[in-house]
Amino acid sequence: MRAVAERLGVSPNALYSHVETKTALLDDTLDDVLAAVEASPPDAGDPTVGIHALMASTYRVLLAHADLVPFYLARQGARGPNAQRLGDVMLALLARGGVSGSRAREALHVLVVYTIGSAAFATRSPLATGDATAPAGDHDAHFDRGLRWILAGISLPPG
Amino acid sequence: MRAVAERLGVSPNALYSHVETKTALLDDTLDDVLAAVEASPPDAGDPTVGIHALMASTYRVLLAHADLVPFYLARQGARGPNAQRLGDVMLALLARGGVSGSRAREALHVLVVYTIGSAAFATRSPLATGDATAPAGDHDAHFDRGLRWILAGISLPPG
DNA sequence: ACCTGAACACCGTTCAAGT
DNA sequence: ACCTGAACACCGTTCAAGT
Repeated sequence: MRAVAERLGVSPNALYSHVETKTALLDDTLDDVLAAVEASPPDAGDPTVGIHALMASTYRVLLAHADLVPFYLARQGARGPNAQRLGDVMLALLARGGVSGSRAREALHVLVVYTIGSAAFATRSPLATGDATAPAGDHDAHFDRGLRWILAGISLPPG
Repeated sequence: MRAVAERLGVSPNALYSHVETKTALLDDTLDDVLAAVEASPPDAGDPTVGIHALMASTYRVLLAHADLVPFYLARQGARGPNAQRLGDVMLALLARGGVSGSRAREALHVLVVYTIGSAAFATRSPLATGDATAPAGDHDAHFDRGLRWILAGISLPPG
């Protein structure tokens, strides 16, 4: 808050004429950021490719705003109109891929958890296993590989 | 810090005779908590079942210490001896399942991201999609389902 | 409607001093 | 070796008052 106020050349408490609380401001900011996620229309092309592209775009956008990611997780995902839109597109893509109902909601949840979690882990880098620090460009490749695994798993018949 | 000090009946700065910083204290606490994760010996039974059990135990332990999870994510995983041990067991299980080398490290990373991310999302509950709040017991089932998907995806031939 | 000054109730941490 | 008191440099937020 105080840093934002300084950036605006205004006293800290002046912000409270425009914003309810710090959390509300972050919520709004997060949803603004999600506007940059590219979601191509869900009714064209291979739905699996569409899902992959949407999650990859989300991952990139989150990485570009790394400081917001911990907050994103603390809030357990966004709830603004842009988050809604992305969720709806995802469900449409899943439906076209033959996944619907509670299975689709579970799939969406898994994909969201994995994507936000990956962004959180990538932002400062060493793996949880005590491995040496991975080169920065590797994160995208790692994310991509894991995403493919999950998509492959989802498309399997229910166990 | 001040809350911990009060619990110990001591002044806040007294803690700094025993601990370098708040972060160091949390790091140690986190690794202590991970000691409770049950890792059966990796050389018996179906390795996929072993992996599933280990990640499910991690998930449960993290949920039992929900307040630590955001910190866990901010630190991008633990680095203490218990985290090391669990990582080693995981790699042994993956090897017995036919996954090794960089593919095994990627698989471990995906599983860790998914497990910690799930714990973070489950701790206070609504999904990212604006869905109604899910009953608390559903989280375990959701986690289990997603974990199975990921394990199925990992065991597929490399793409 | 939007801002300011002053203040409140917090933080983590340091430092000198005590035993 | 372990604690205390006092202080520092922060927080987010409120409240009364100004324009």
